[in-house]
Amino acid sequence: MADNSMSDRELRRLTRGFGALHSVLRLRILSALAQNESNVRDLEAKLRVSQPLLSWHLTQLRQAGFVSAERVGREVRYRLQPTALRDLVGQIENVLGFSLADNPD
Amino acid sequence: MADNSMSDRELRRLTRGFGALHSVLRLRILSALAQNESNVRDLEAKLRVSQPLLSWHLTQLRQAGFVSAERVGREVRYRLQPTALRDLVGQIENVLGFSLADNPD
DNA sequence: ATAATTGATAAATTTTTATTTATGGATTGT
DNA sequence: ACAATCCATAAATAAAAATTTATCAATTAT
Repeated sequence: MADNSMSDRELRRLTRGFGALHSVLRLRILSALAQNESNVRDLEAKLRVSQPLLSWHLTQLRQAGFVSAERVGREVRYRLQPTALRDLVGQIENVLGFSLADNPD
Repeated sequence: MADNSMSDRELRRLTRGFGALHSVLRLRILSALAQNESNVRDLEAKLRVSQPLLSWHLTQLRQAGFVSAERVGREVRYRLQPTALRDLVGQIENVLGFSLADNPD
């Protein structure tokens, strides 16, 4: 029997992950970045929201690990980090104590 | 190429799902329910939080579809709905446009 | 050096979500 | 019917997150 107990700190971290996905705009950002990495202006044009708002949400996503930011010249390229999303699924499975892939019901 | 565009309404629904997991207490509840279905008093004793607070969070979880509630006599049995969690993973994959299971990187 | 571009941050405000406390509704046991 | 148990809901408050507006920092181009 696997140990499925998680510390408060681990749970907090996990909730931050889910919290980062608790936003239509952030899901849109992830969707856009899933198609191609972009800088903030690209996203601004594509998603029609203000630049500071985008920066704010990008910061949230970055802190949760779902995107990475790399400075290239004067722009900052944002890139999706699928591994963080996979990890999130793995961690919720830990909380539950079973794999979501199994038990088709 | 699969259609990975989602309506605003679908995205909203998805964010509500993630929002429901954006709480340490709610993850604890899910963890408890993953072990065995329970009524509110069971959870109250196990998680050491007030009954109204539990009811509130259970309502959130129920609205997100992660738990079901069935009245049995004077108690209400709460049960985990793993399918809803699986669906959530499926939907985020839809947003991204690829499967998290594939692409180990 | 100056101007233009790109993006972050700060402050103020609004909106959403969580928590407490109090109360009421439903069901069972006597 | 009455008391006890189990749970939801409502109202008030507190806390957290999102949004806007304004400003500043870093990089590049002239």
